[in-house]
Amino acid sequence: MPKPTLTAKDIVTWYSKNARDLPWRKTIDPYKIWLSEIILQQTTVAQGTSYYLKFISVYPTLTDLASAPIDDVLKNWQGLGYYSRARNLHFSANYIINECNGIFPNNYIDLLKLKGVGAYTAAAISSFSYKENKVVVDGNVIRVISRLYGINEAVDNPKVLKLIKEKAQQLCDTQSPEVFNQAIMEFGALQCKAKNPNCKSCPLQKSCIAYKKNIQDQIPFKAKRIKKTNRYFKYCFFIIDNSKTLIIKRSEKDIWQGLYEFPLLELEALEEEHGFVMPKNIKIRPSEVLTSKIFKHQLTHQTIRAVFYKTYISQADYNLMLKKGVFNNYLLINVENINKYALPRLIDLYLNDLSITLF
DNA sequence: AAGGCGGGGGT
DNA sequence: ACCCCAGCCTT
Repeated sequence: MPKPTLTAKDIVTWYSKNARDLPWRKTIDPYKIWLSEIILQQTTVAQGTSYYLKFISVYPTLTDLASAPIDDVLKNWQGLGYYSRARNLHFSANYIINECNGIFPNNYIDLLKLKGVGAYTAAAISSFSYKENKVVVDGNVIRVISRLYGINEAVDNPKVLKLIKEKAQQLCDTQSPEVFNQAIMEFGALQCKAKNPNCKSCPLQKSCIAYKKNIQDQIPFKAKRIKKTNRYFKYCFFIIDNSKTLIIKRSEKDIWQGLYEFPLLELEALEEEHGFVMPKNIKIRPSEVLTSKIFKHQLTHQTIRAVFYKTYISQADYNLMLKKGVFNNYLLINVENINKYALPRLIDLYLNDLSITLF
């Protein structure tokens, strides 16, 4: 093992004094580590912790997760976002059960074969559970390394990222990887923060090139910026026979895949004069239509403006439409059961926003 | 190599 | 408003 560098040692020493007490640090069970890492992808500790505790409680073993219906997994994931993580989690659980004899992959290369596990997560699991010497490179590590070495080129350039990974691995090589990996991420999260880094009390002050040049707040630099598109949704919240409603599972390669929503009409714009429009031009005159406010829902790449039309439909009218095949792919459920289905945050917000009762 | 994928919180 | 958060998959 190479001689510990002062820098790597400083980070680990800092960690020993400043580490938070996080639940996934109390185990080396690869299944639980895996759960925590998938949950925490692009997610803050504050947001992800309750989900981690829920998942290890509801699905204490790999078998529990693999044998659960995907709809249940998505329901438990509801509100956390990036739902492909939950779908891949469930898929990979079954992959391990069926293709790996239920034995959790125990090295970086095999971990990478799991759907939803990339370079970061494979390094995390292999180091935390098996002490494999693979450095984790997440947003925290990119920030720490790029500042430490004064790398002011775009970190979203693969060549620059590769350099950062090499620098990080060199530091990791001099320490116990399972400790160093936790330490450098914690250091990035608490000390070398994105905004207002705490340079005044930083143990790396003397070796940090960004600090020396006073350019901490310009590093890491990203060249790309996200562009947002506007989308306009009209949802039909049918109350059929004073008790039931229609929902449908989203299946397209689009947002919220696998989640349920009301019948949807998507428009180029929300033009108020259109008012209530039945999907697919259904000719029916509901006795009453309650129009919601416009819900503005902000996603990373999309701004959605949605209006909900709550309409009352008789059983006879519903039967008529059903006979015409209008609602072939929709699910007729009791309104009171709607919260048993995984719903996008937008739908959930609408349902909880109703100051009036559901009926 | 680039684009798409949620939701919450900080500044 | 914009950025960031224990990233990854698809095209």
